[in-house]
Amino acid sequence: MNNDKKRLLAKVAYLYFIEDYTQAEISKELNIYRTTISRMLKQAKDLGIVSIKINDFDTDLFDLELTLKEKFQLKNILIIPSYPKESNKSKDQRLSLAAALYLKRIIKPKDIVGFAWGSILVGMIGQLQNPVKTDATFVPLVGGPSPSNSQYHVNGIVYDAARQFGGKSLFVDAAAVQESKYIRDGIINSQYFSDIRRLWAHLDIAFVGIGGPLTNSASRWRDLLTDEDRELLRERQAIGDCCCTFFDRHGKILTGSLLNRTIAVPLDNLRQVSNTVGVARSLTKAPSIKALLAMGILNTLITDEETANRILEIS
Amino acid sequence: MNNDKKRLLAKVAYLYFIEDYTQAEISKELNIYRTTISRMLKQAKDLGIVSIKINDFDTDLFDLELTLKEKFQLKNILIIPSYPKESNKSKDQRLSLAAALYLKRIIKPKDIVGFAWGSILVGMIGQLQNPVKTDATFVPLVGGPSPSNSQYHVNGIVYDAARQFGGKSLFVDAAAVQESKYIRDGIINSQYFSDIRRLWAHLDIAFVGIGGPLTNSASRWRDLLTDEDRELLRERQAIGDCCCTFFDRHGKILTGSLLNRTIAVPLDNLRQVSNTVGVARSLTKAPSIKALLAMGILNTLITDEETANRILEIS
DNA sequence: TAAATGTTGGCACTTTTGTGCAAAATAAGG
DNA sequence: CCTTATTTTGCACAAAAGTGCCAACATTTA
Repeated sequence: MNNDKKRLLAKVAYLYFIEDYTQAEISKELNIYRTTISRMLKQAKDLGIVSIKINDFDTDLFDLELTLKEKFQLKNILIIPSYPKESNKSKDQRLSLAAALYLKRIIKPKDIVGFAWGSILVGMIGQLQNPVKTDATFVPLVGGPSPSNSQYHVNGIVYDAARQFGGKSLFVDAAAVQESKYIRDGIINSQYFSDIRRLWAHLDIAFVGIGGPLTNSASRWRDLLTDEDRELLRERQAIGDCCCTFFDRHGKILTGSLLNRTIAVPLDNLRQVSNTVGVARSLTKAPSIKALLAMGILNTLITDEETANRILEIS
Repeated sequence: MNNDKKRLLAKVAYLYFIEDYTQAEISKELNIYRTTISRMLKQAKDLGIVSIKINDFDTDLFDLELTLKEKFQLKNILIIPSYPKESNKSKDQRLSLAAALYLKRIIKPKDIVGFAWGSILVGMIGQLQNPVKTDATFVPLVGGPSPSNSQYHVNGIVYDAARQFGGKSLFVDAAAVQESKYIRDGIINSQYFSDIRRLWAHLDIAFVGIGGPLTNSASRWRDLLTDEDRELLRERQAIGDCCCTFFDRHGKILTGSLLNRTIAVPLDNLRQVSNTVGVARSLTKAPSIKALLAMGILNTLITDEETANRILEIS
């Protein structure tokens, strides 16, 4: 490749990219056949004579999305940037907002949308603004919290969602964890619960939070757990939960007494849902998130940069 | 323009320009209508989110070409870069090469090609390599130099050109300046000269050098001038010559005794030629070149950067 | 100088992009 | 909550760009 040739390529590239000539115009101007111009432009790109830079674009973030999407076979992923020295509250807020926008974007008129518990999900509902009016149905995916936390009741989430999106919502009249398998089964099989069960089988969208380890948890529903429950979870090395269902680091669901007493959509159900969206962030939750991703239950993840990086590190 | 929006534009631009997605693919990936993607890309360019740089391309040089081309209504222009500290010999050589390549590019099988005198033109012939074989006719545009400079005879140029391009050449058997108008007219009207005169009327291409001021001239033909000629030229403020025809700074051709004794194509003839190519460089010649350009006789200029800049400065 | 190798021209045809316009959706104010 | 801008969608159509192919040409190499 001699120098004159290179200069010619550069000239063509200049006319095309900077002066916005069409290839036909360049062809005419330089008396070179148009298709040759097309090929020259390709060559100029290949040779690095043309360098295109995208400003305001965090390539790392995008690569992170691609990598995680690939690694965990996700259908969608959304990673919001992390800014240094930002408070957790603010980080959570931005994550909620991102989740809210995402829901607004994917919801369709007659969708059946399930919500589980999670502080991000609560925050998310507060950030929906001017959502499209739909005829969607909003349904809880888990039972409620203990009576002392009633202001964070999952019913509140679906109710607000329905109010804002204009559809209808179903309530769940039971706490997430019951005293015995017998009662749990009774509720689940009861007449009034059958609507919810049916909807669980036909979910279009499911939004779930992800709970971190037991130890450093500020969870609003885990006060439902008995001391024996906690003991058992420790013993079996529970690493986190989703929809009140605990699992260990290997993505093994911890079955047993607790799960039998729990009112929640079975995680396996979520595999059939076309949009199963996990929303969570924080370094302490990263292992839980990773384990859950590995289970292949979610097909969409919404998190932030630092969390995503951590997930990748420990994978 | 909020930040999220900007990030989206950047993402689209990234996928398009860096990852070579088509707009349709991006549209599918992001669930945004294709035409919107097209518009987003335009916006991203407008906002400077996409910045495209052409390496190895001297924008100044190109602008210089455009400006001069415009200013002097040229059909074509070729400005080669000037490198600092390069010797004049080397600069001349590069210019000759550029001119040679240019001729190779524009010559057509049956063209009639005229050559005038000029060191660059001599150098140019030496740098033709593997030219296309043509059936062209090469003809001198001026008479020869004085007998003492016979190795630089214009006949040599056309002869070599014909040898290399494979066509035929005509010789001129007279010096450029004769002793009297009477002799000049006699030669021009002679039988053997009629071929040349006819070709002069049907030139397809004319390559001419441009001579600078009398004072600092190393010209190889000006020894034909008499003292009176020189005196007159000084008096009438000759600024340079082309095809042995002198003109002043205003582009006025200096008629009179000298011109009447000169054997050369009339400059006005060159206006009809579809490619009248002037090849010259150097700061001292800039005023001559400028004056000649202003006359509108050339339609193509081949020069170098420093000369072009000077021409522009004094315009 | 002849054969081999690479480049451009020329053409038909496909794919990709750009654009104008009206309808629908979204955002912004009052 | 309703009204009014501003965007986005959706579509049809026009313009521009890309591709495969082959022949002509040019450049290297043997």
